[in-house]
Amino acid sequence: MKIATWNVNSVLARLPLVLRWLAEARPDVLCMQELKCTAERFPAAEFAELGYRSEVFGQPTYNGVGIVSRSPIEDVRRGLPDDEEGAQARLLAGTVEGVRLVNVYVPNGQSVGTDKYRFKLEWLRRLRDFLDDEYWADDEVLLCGDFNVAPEDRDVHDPEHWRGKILCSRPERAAIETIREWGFTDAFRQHYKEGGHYSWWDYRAGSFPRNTGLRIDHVWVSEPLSARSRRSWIDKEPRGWERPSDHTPVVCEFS
DNA sequence: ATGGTGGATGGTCCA
Repeated sequence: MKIATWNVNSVLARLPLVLRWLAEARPDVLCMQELKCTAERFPAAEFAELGYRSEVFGQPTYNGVGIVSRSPIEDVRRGLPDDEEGAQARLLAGTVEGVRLVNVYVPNGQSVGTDKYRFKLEWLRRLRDFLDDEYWADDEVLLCGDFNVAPEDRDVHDPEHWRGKILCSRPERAAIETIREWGFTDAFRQHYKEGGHYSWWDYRAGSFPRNTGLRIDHVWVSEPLSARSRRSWIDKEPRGWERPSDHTPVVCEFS
């Protein structure tokens, strides 16, 4: 079973690239973030043509998360249980072949000390509560998505430049570590120990050709799934295609 | 120094 996560930065603007990547990579499941469209406008028919059914938690203009899968997606849940009416669409959970998928678009946080930053930390706290209340770490649980946090210095091209900044600050790393302590293993880090592997490169300042990126997109797995994890990698290719997302897919294969 | 680029939108907001 091959599962991928990709912040597509508008599924409508990125549709040709996403379909091309699906046709080439053929994952069983793709979790997407930043759809930037409503469920009504989601191009489900185009995914269906490639053999993928879809579930969407949409929102106009911002956010939005979706799962496309070749097998049925069961027990779908949209949002955190304590979300208020009209809350930002940032979490979509579903079960595929017995694996509980939790697809998240963690708030970016804008910059340290802002209201958006506090919202990010609070959102991560609520995510941990949700995991505690609804799931067991000895089940097959997979948390993936755009975490908007580079967990360690080896996930950052220039740790001194990024020290204390958004995506790398100590409170963000502590919050994400609290999520990990629920019972997750970073599937990518099971297979790669060294730095220099990134999943996001800013559109500005030629970040991609210079490889000045961050590893902020993750696939985290509970112990039973970790035992089945055979390979994991970041597919940099779509970041180099015409009109790319600023993120690229992270993939994990299970036996 | 508060840029630089890109998406949705139709003013700016968000990343």
